[in-house]
Amino acid sequence: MGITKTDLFTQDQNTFAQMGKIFSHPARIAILQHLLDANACINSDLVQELGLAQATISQHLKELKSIGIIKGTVEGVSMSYCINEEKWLEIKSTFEQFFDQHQCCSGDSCC
Amino acid sequence: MGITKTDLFTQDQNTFAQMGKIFSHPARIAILQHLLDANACINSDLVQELGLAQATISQHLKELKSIGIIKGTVEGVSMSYCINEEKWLEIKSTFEQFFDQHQCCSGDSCC
DNA sequence: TAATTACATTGCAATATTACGATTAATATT
DNA sequence: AATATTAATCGTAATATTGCAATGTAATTA
Repeated sequence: MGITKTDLFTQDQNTFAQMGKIFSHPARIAILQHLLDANACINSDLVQELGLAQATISQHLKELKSIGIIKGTVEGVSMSYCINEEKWLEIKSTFEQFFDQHQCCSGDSCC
Repeated sequence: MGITKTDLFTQDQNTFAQMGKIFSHPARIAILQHLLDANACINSDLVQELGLAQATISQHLKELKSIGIIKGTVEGVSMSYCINEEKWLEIKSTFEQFFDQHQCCSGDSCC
């Protein structure tokens, strides 16, 4: 149905899925990498960088902001974007915890 | 359009997005966690565990298999699923590298 | 062989996502 | 004030995803 039955899953699972969505589209990854490369707040020239329309970029930025992984501040007539340190670390930590759930089974593969 | 303009992005970005998609739905997360908890190959009682229909689970399993994060082997009349160690570590490593791109800017937040 | 069990596949319906042109709102410049 | 610039939002189209009932398939058992 294209709808997710969130009620079937735990709060943690749904929250993690929200975070996962960040990384499920190359445009959002490209945006984040651009912000990382600059290692500063960028006055949004993202439309030039990626080949997408302004409206499309704006939409991806909105999603990233709504999850909190980036922040945007008004800079006169333009916008300034950067990584939200706190949230970044929270998301990083969530993924780390997930990946660490797997104990390497020391070679005894069962299938 | 619901279509991703993959040609605008690098191979790495598209690959990473594919991996991100794994974690963008709570059902897939729940499936992976179930396999992790068992720490073994599980004879798919996933349909009982999650409240989703058999066909739906099967579809999620197919996606996870196609990316390679899980393996499935025929076990008589039933199936045995488990984590694909190698791919798991590859994905883990890819995410780690991504997260480590961010140097903590020691408090001088710019926005 | 017939019935059963365990999944995979198919075919559909509903919702979500991606993308963009056009418009709007808000500030800056002249 | 009039105009330009920047980016958010709206409306729309196209494609993707999620979900399930029904069906198909292959191995198991009676």
